Amino acid sequence: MTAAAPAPRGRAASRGRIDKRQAILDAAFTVFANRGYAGACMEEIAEVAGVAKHTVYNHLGDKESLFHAAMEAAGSAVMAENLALAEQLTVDQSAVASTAGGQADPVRTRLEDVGRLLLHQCCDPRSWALRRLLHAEITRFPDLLEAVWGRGADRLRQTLADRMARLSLAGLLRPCDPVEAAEQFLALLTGPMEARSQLGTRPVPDAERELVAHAAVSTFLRAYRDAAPGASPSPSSLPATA
Amino acid sequence: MTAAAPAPRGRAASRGRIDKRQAILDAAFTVFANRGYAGACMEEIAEVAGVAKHTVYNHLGDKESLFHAAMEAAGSAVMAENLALAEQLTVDQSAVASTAGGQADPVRTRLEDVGRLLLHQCCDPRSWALRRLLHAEITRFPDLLEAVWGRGADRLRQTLADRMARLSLAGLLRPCDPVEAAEQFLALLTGPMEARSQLGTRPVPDAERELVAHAAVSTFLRAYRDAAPGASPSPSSLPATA
DNA sequence: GCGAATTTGCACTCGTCAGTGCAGATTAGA
DNA sequence: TCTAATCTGCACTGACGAGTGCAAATTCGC
Repeated sequence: MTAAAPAPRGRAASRGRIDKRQAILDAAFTVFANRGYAGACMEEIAEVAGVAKHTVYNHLGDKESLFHAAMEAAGSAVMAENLALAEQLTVDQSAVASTAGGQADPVRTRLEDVGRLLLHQCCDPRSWALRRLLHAEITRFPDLLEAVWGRGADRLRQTLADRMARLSLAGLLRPCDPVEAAEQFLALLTGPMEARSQLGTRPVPDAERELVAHAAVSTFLRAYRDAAPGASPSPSSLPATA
Repeated sequence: MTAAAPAPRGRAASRGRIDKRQAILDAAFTVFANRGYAGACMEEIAEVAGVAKHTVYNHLGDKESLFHAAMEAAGSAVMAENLALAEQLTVDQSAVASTAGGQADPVRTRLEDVGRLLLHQCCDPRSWALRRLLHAEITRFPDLLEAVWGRGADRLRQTLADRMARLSLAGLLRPCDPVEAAEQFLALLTGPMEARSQLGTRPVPDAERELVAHAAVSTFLRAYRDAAPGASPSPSSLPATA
């Protein structure tokens, strides 16, 4: 994951000690998440990692480097999971054809599956901690954006846009800007979670996430598939209920 | 705004000195936003406020109280602006009737206006700083949620839901859950801004906000007005373009 | 087991910062 | 003008934490 450690010194150092480096990175992320950058102290990080303070300095230099490395590692981990999910968003043509006249709806099902899974990861305490730290320190460490997001949320958006383009081209969605579709799909999914989870401080029950995913997909499909292509902007075309 | 100061001591104190209190709160918010809670120092706050360190302690007690007060003040200010905006979301019936068969679309226009303005505020540096600080310190100061959000984003959502209910009842939107509609409208608007403004560190040009607002309203209306009410989940009802 | 690198515990320096105390300047109100 | 409150500048304490140095213990590769 964290692409080959910079090999602290001479030839040795890439021994069975790599797990110690990882333990330090994990501990660092935990402590930074709990206390914030300025509030975290190196001693506690060492303690949580089960390691002497000196060892932390030996492996990862000063506090700032440690922070950077810990954030990058956490970001890479989250990114890998998310990306794997987004790539699942494919609807094989056979499934579409075989249910052409039936009641099944493979596109909807697939979107809901992916949405559900994305929300699950997005609500993971680790994800929230990462997001919070990013928000917290972004003004003091602008490089974090590239290091954490450039390898995470950004590529997720791209991958998702690719899938949208495929769906649109296959006629499963109306013709649209796939980037915009991906952006709005993600917005519909994750937007509501911020308030519902109270910035990640409240655990959101599975059922509630399910609900949000369902609502997001419904709205998305209404807009990107079911809507009349040239829907008249005039209110005279309303169903005029009640 | 910040409901009558607690009147530090005896009878006096509510003199022309209230502006000094406000200056301290403003300075505190600025410094906290720049340095984070742990990284901010009282001396700098006093300096920015143009006041002696002692005066800060006299007016607002210790660092924690000051932080709480500054966040609450900033939250109230942002809330007032947002709420005033959401309440603008009304479409008077005469406008609807007079353009019944024409090309104007009062609902879309109104939604876009409100969306544009909401985005404008949402991208304000002050708003971003507040959000960032909230994310940053929420685990250490859980009360902030109630103090800042309970009086802000939460009421915005409520107000917006009220407007949605009106629109739906008036037949200008399809029958729907107004709370969900408000939630998704906000998500479509503000969701994309997080990435586009890079967590508030990049100033988003007016034109880009305009674009996002337009796209959000288009998708929202497609889903909440133009979509066929009982849109079949079967892919056989597709327009099958291209 | 041997030697080299690593790890550990401890003590130490240095800087920062919250919060307080005090004496003198300033200001508001009567 | 007089009085009482407030504001200011300055010095000070006490706590905390980053980063370093060193000698002894440990561990790894061979």
